[in-house]
Amino acid sequence: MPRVEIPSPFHLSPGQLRRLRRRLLAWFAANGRDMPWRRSRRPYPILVSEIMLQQTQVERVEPKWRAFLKAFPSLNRLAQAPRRDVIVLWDGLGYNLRAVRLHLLAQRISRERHGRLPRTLEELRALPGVGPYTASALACFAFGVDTPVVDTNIERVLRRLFAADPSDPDAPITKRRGATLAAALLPAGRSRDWNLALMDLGAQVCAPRQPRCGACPLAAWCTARAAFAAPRRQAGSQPRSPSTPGGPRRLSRRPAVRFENSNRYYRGRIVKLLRSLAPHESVPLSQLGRRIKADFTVADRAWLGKELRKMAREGLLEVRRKNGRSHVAMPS
DNA sequence: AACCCGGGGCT
DNA sequence: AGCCCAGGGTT
Repeated sequence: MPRVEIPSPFHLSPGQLRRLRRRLLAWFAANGRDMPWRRSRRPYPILVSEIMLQQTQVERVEPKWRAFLKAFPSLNRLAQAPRRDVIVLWDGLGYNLRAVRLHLLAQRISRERHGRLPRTLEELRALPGVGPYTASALACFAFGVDTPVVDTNIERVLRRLFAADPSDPDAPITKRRGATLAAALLPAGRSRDWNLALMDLGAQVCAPRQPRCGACPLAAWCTARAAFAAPRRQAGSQPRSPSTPGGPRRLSRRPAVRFENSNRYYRGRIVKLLRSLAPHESVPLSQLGRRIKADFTVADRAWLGKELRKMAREGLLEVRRKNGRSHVAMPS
């Protein structure tokens, strides 16, 4: 019976591919990281972990994840909670919009689906705060769907393993290329362990800076290994020209002023201030500026107003009238 | 594709 | 003082 051969995106023979999979899964069984959300089989705790893990390190998420689930034990309970409480529990995680979107997601799923998350990629992808990565991660880790998952760790592993130019193992690859490689490697029926294994390999062995190729179970198949074994000097890592100890250095060494003039910094300050308020308290707009910016002047009013409107639109805060004056508060 | 969005830890 | 991190949304 004739079969259509799907062209392999890489150089491995079927036998090599089989051995590669077996080696990594064995490595994972012995070296995989133990994280609390990996012990759960409930979609909701896994959802919370995936949202928290967006651009936030594992170690920092762990305690926050526990506290969040203690406060909001189920998706329906999260949906019922005041927005304010959700933002308060998000303290220390950053990217506060994630908290808002998770709350919106919970409210939608609670109202429209009786608190049951969908399990297809398309439906998951349509939820607020769920992009391509999180949709596939949820499908795989929460529902056992055979789908590739490509985060930054896995992309790095794939990039190096199948580098087109062995002398440039960290040359960027396209999303499409990453998805193609990940799909071709995926062992049907073991997607969960496989994707977690690739992640852990990227985090613990195939590290961004100094990959430990000597400890890598995939080194035998890896295109990048030679390049890392004989490290050539990177473009940006040349030792800086020696500074003569009296030569024209800096004019004055500033006390490392974190020039966080960015909107980002002040948005964080605003949310932090609102978190510190009692549940029904609010801050007069007339005071807000100088409470988040030491050198706030009238010239900053337009800027602040614009940021506040944006944040109100995003659901991070509310601007209300109180005694005829504008006050800023947590969303109700 | 580029930009915005926090915060902490690492080198 | 940059770089990095289980990305998503907007333009």
